[in-house]
Amino acid sequence: MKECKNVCDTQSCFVCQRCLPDWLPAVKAQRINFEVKKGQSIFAENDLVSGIYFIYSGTVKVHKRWDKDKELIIRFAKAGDIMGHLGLGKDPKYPVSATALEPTVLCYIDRAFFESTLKVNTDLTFKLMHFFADELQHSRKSMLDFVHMSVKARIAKSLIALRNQFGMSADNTINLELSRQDLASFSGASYETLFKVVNELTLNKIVELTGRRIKILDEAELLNIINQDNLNVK
Amino acid sequence: MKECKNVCDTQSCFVCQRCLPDWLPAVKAQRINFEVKKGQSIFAENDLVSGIYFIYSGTVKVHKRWDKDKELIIRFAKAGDIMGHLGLGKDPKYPVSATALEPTVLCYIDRAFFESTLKVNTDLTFKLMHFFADELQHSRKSMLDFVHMSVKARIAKSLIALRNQFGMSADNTINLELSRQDLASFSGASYETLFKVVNELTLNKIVELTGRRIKILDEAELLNIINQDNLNVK
DNA sequence: CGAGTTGTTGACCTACTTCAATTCTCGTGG
DNA sequence: CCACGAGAATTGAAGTAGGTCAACAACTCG
Repeated sequence: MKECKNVCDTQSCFVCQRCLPDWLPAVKAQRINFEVKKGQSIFAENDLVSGIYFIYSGTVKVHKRWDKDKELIIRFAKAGDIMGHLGLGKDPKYPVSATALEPTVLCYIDRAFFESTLKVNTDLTFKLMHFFADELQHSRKSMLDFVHMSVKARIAKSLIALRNQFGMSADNTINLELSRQDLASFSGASYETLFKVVNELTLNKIVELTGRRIKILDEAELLNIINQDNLNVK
Repeated sequence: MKECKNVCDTQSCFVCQRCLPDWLPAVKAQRINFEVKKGQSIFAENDLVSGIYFIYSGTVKVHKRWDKDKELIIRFAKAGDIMGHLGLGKDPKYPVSATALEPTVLCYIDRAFFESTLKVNTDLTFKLMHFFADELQHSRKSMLDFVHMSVKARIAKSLIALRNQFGMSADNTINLELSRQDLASFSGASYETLFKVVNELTLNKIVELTGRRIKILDEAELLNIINQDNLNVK
């Protein structure tokens, strides 16, 4: 991980202004930007928490391995998102790993400095608390979905989620290239099962996967699958 | 839900002092205590968020139905715990339900008042943020466990979790009476499967279930089951 | 052009869930 | 005090989603 040449400490620096979420102006002084190559690890589970990361550009997957070739992707993070905030809790270890999916520029803020900023800046802390409340709600929801939805519905949900987070271009292609492997990990399914389901969806003209490109052809039908499944469990 | 006679607004009130977590002294003025009967609902999913609850005494299950006779118990809450804090997020609805498992006394704090207290009290907000970070970490972890652990291991984990949260008396009985139905919902398994697994555990002298009483005889073996399973997934 | 990944597919296999049948338990009214 | 009915406990049998494995195709990259 080499230090980015865009290290900056003035308001006028374009890079850093974008690097931080707009509600975090207070920490603009003490920070360092890093550049990470595609596929490179940013932090790994059980690493000691040393700070918090903000993404300036690129995309990162936050994931947890539980075996050599098995992992669950918990979420994706893109420009403007926070990472490593779980380290703010009691346990001073990152419970998950983060790996860059494309060349990524990150902004790193030392934990001690971040915490002392929080102590001073009520408003910031308040907003961060709200952010956590939202995250928690979202996390709970996806946990429930995992437990009671079928793999097919989970895949449909994953696709919709990707679309919502990254948007799609005019031709309905999701603005994120993703391997099937990662898609499987994100849906909590085995690679082969994902393949079979995606195949079926392709035959029914609901989605189209060419290489790492994902195209959603029939969103209504995807939503249908998700809902049907909710009912089918009866 | 009838108003409890122990409504109080002075420091000297025993009830209210215990009702609030020790790090929340600031809100001691504006609150109301309620009494809830066993099995009674405190709030249900999609209810509009009106406030936040603290448990003074008793036990509550926080759960989500997804069908008439299917639910997942997300967590249990006991004296001193917070409930309904997810409503602090963007979406002004409770995403889950809460139901009393035994006669319970709750302390209710209006959302607006709670929020304005937070705005003033930096330290409180800071601690709450940390609490959320911990919760989030815990929530993520249990999501992962659900995805990759076998039912047997999930049940073992549930038992350990109950022991940790509620403790056990001298004869190794967990200090919480729980129906098998609820135990199944907590482990994310069907009633029958839970039964069979519990049966096996009983035969092997690992646990003992008599009625709603749960006794842990061989904790080491339970932990073993959890770990074995982690490995078995290979 | 081989050797090594990475896609594709089919055939099992297993851990659950679901369903159905039976027994047990306990409250209630005759 | 007993009978009886409702609901829980208990158990077995059958069905199924989806994970695993193994084989092959197809596409890289030296």
